Amino acid sequence: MSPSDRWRRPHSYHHGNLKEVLLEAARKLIEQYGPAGFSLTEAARLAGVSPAAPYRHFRDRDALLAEVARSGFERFAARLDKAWNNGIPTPLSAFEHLGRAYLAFAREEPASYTVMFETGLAEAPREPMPAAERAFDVLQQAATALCRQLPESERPPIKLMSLHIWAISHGVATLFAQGELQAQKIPMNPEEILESAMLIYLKGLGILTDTKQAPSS
Amino acid sequence: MSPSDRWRRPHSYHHGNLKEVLLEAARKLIEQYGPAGFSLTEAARLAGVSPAAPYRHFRDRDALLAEVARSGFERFAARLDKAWNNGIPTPLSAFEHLGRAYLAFAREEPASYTVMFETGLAEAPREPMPAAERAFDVLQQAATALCRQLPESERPPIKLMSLHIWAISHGVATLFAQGELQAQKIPMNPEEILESAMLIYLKGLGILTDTKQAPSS
DNA sequence: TGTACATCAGTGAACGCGCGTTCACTGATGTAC
DNA sequence: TGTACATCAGTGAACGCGCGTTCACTGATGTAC
Repeated sequence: MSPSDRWRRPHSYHHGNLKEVLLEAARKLIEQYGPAGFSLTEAARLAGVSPAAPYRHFRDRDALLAEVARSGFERFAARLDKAWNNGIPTPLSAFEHLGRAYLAFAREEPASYTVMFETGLAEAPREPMPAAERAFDVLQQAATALCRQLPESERPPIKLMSLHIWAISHGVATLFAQGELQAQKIPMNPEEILESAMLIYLKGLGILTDTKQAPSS
Repeated sequence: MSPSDRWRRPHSYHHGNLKEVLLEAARKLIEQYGPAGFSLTEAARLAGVSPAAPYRHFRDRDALLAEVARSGFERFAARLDKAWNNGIPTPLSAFEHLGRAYLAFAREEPASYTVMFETGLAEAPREPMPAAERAFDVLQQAATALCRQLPESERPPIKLMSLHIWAISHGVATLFAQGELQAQKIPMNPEEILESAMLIYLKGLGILTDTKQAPSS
């Protein structure tokens, strides 16, 4: 059986893609009850299989959680990369897309995002997670491109600037985009908050000069 | 028995301040194993009492967790307020203190901080938490004071600016200050990252004009 | 195309465990007189 | 100051439950010839 055959038959009698279904069930449970409330048994129940079935695909509970994080970073990196699109048409507009993609991921996959960034969920020494580095690389590319117009002497350390961008995005995502409740008392949406913060930040670096922000629907 | 008598006798035969000891035990366990790994039974064990004892002080497990959050916000607000110190001697230096206090709290009380800001830990509709609003008020006061030197037409909406400050602080705190592991690969400490981001942000608002940052070790 | 066999991915029953919570209890502390 | 009583803050045993995990098993799928 070639790998491509497997994907063409998602509902074979042996379930076929139980692994993916279990990951989705786990995400749904974590979204609903938090990482604490997630249990292998219930994920199996949700997937319609016996409690022993998950062990054909994951060593144990922690391994499933780790795979939620790993595959989450995979999609996260792909999504950021696609949004950034090599800075086309302009670094600034691409940067805006990047920010929106960041928030969209956190909102659409809150469970993945939580497991990806929450400390101390999997206590074992996690593996390197190359997709996590790829995601950060996209931010670093964006920072580099945004700085290119600056005279070299005025450019900030790229790594530091990337950490700033990451921190601001992460802060907005976790405070305003993940939980549904938070948004009640705040009269702006996360995208507006992130974009305005970024515009001020870029202005501080001398990358933007005009005060006006073009409304971009 | 007057309240002040109670505090003068912390080790009475009836334990006296078991409630506080349980909260401390809970914080220690959450710090070590995450909010998922926390159990009432083990907190009681750590405090040296029977598993039934906590129920004299907390309705149930969730109530204890909620109290960790509530009392955390209490100390958080007090600490931010003290660091801000009404903007004395200057708004800018006070603002730097404020940022450091924010990070210090997240580092010294990672368990409190997590429970305070993590969504979906206590699923019940939480109470208003006035101390949380007091903490945010300090940020808002700081934003207001920092903007006072600007001509009114150039001032940003204070609420929005406060949300920016909060998001940046929260992002740096959760990404770089809470977990011990994260710090390995990053050659700067959280304070440097937060301070440099804030300086650029304030420059973008026109509050700061010089590029140099005075080293304030 | 057909048969024999290996492998894969599931079942279902069972286990031991720690948890949250309850209960009747007890002994120390505080209070009224 | 002394006694009687109420209350407070613990004990310890017990419960039912769901969890993670293991095990021998089974039936469907894939492969060799």
